[in-house]
Amino acid sequence: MGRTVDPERHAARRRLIVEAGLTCFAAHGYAGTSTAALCREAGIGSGTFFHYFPTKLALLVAILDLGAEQTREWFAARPAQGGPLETVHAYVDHAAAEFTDPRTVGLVRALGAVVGEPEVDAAVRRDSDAARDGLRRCLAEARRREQVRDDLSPEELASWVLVLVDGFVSQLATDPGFTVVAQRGHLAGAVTRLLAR
Amino acid sequence: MGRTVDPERHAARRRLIVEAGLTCFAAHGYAGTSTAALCREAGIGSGTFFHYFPTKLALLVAILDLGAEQTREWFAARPAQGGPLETVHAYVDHAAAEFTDPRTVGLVRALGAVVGEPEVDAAVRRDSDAARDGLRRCLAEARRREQVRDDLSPEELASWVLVLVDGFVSQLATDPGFTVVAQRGHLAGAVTRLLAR
Amino acid sequence: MGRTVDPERHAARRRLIVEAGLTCFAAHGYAGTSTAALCREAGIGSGTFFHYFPTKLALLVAILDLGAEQTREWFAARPAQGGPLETVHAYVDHAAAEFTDPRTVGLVRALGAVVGEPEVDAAVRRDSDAARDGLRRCLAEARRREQVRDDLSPEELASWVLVLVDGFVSQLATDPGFTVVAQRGHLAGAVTRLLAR
Amino acid sequence: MGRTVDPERHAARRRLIVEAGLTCFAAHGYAGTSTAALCREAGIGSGTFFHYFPTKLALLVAILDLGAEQTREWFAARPAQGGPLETVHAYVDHAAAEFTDPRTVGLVRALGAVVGEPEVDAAVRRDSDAARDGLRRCLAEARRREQVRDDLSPEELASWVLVLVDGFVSQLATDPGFTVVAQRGHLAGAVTRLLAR
DNA sequence: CATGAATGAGTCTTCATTCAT
DNA sequence: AATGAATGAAGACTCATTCAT
Repeated sequence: MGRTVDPERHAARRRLIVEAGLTCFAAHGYAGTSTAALCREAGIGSGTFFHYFPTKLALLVAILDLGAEQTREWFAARPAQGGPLETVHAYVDHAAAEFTDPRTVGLVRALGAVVGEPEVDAAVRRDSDAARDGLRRCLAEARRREQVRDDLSPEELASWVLVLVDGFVSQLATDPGFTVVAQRGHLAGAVTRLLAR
Repeated sequence: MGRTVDPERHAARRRLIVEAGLTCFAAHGYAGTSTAALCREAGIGSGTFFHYFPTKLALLVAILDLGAEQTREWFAARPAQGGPLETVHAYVDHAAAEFTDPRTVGLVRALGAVVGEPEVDAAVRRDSDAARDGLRRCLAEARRREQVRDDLSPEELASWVLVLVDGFVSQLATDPGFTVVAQRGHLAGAVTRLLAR
Repeated sequence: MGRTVDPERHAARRRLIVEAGLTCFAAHGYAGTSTAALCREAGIGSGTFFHYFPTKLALLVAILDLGAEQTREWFAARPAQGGPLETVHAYVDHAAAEFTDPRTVGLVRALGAVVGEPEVDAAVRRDSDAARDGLRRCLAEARRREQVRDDLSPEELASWVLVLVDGFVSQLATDPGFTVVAQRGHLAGAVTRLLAR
Repeated sequence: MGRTVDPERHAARRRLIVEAGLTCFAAHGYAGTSTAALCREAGIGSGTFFHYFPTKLALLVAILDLGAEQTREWFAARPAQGGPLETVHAYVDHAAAEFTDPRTVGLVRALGAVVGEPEVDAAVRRDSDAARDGLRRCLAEARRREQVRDDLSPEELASWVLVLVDGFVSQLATDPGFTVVAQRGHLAGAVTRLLAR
């Protein structure tokens, strides 16, 4: 009889917490963020938090999974008729654009705090797999069209594109003279040089 | 009752602790390593630890500073007559070789746990500065010799070399199909492509 | 919009919850049973639970009071013409039979978790008083008929019968070699020896 | 060099905590006793508590094991030349005497709160086994001397003696009119009646 | 009447650090 | 110098209970 479950409200609240988690983890790291701080940021009681996530760790996993899903969606939304190399470049630029949000950079660093947690390791894997999968598919097609070098497999090329993307974030985090706006353009060039036949 | 303040003994003991710290931090992260575990690994009492380092954080800083110093020494030991580009490649290969020690990769991840700590941020800065400085000097000379592209400043080129190096570690940490032995050779090629005029 | 306050439905629901409480408390103890688990077992929402009982403790009290009432009813239903000693033996056997239900034994243990709660202490008192009262009456009559020893008052004799009954449960709970089926018969003998003149 | 470990001091401190645990658990039950209350009673910091016991549960186990050990010691200290039946009676009286300390009664009840915890179940088992073992040995000898009934095995007789002892505590806890001083003497009589040929 | 989302006080436990020996 | 016992602040998480729907 009582129909108290509003799925929309539930989802909205959940998103609210995920958002707060992203903010806090990015700013102070995973270990540096107490559940109390998390709740303060989200404007909820501590009990409520654990109503939505069984564990502080589970929130981190949810954040990562959200990222993985968004990556998959991004690739899925790409028009099939576009050239594969264009998609690769578009993805790299899309990723660079995300790094404009300092939270993205912060989150990457925050992950270090939870090395070894199998649940997180798996989520990180899913995350990077999503990108590598999308890239691999494009690069396989590009190779068929002889648009990229063929001394490396599509899988390896995808990994190397990610080397650039990940290294890019890393520099953003450690080198104050290295900024997104100044270097974003060179990232495209670096990818071109890396893939050229 | 002669005081036996043996400076050598002191330094040796300190190194012992640094070594233990490197091992533990790499394996379980910074937050995941208790001082108790640290002392167990080093075979000392907890009181002794705080004789050598005022803080757990101070040990991490010491480890980072040791790395920075070794990087500076590495560049200093390079014969001046060698070609500058050779030095760049040698450094990159040297770095890749260090990644063979899983502790190096682990330590990089461990740093995420202490984002925001000014002391650590500064140490990380010193660390990456040491490498960037060494590389910048080489690349400035190489540019003078017109061996590298000139649309980027030596400082920027150095950063981009580090993009590759850091991205390389990152992939090692997340992509199980990406191994040092298999990809180390391609790293050299990637640097060449990146720097080519 | 007719109000459908069906008292039968209400009573049935209440019994359902009492039943669930008996099961849960016996299995996991009082403290070990969360209201959530209670509701799951009863198949109701948490809000509903507090419609029927103001407190988790109130449920325990209700369970105990139910037991006390059943004991009183048991004695009341005994035909007056039966010999008093027979009634004592019948009660003891009746109690032993109840111990066949592991929940009875479990509930006894569960009570320990709430030592000191005045409400529960009172309920436990009511419970044991019900049995002692019934027994005392029989034993007073039996004494009048000179069927039992007279160096102890009927009140004391009743208590001693309960010593046997309670000790019997206690052994069932701790001694794996002591089972209801094997020892139930000896319980009758023990009572006889205890009461004999 | 540093010899900071004073085993006596350690043992004394441990006993202090065990003592505090006995007091608190008996008064408010296991679940009703917070570690904070425990530390307050013992006059130590919370950290110190966990220096001596890894867990609140471990303290309970330690208390039980102490009881089991004392029981074993009690039987071991009995002169072999004494008659076995005398030992049985002496034990029963010894147990009754212990019930003079209200903490003993309280502790028994407190155990109910931890039903199902394997560690505690095992400790309770060890505790009751210690008594049953001691009694069984005496009763076996008594039976050989034809001083007790032979329709029950020594093992069973031991269990039945414990029925009386445990039931005795139970009454003390629930029946306000049933006191140690008044009934202790009758306990001996009950045992005699129970065991008589 | 029935529901379950929301709450926050309270729990056990960890751990960096101090200090007497 | 070296030790490890002692500390208590801080953390993650649980759960009985309330209340708007």
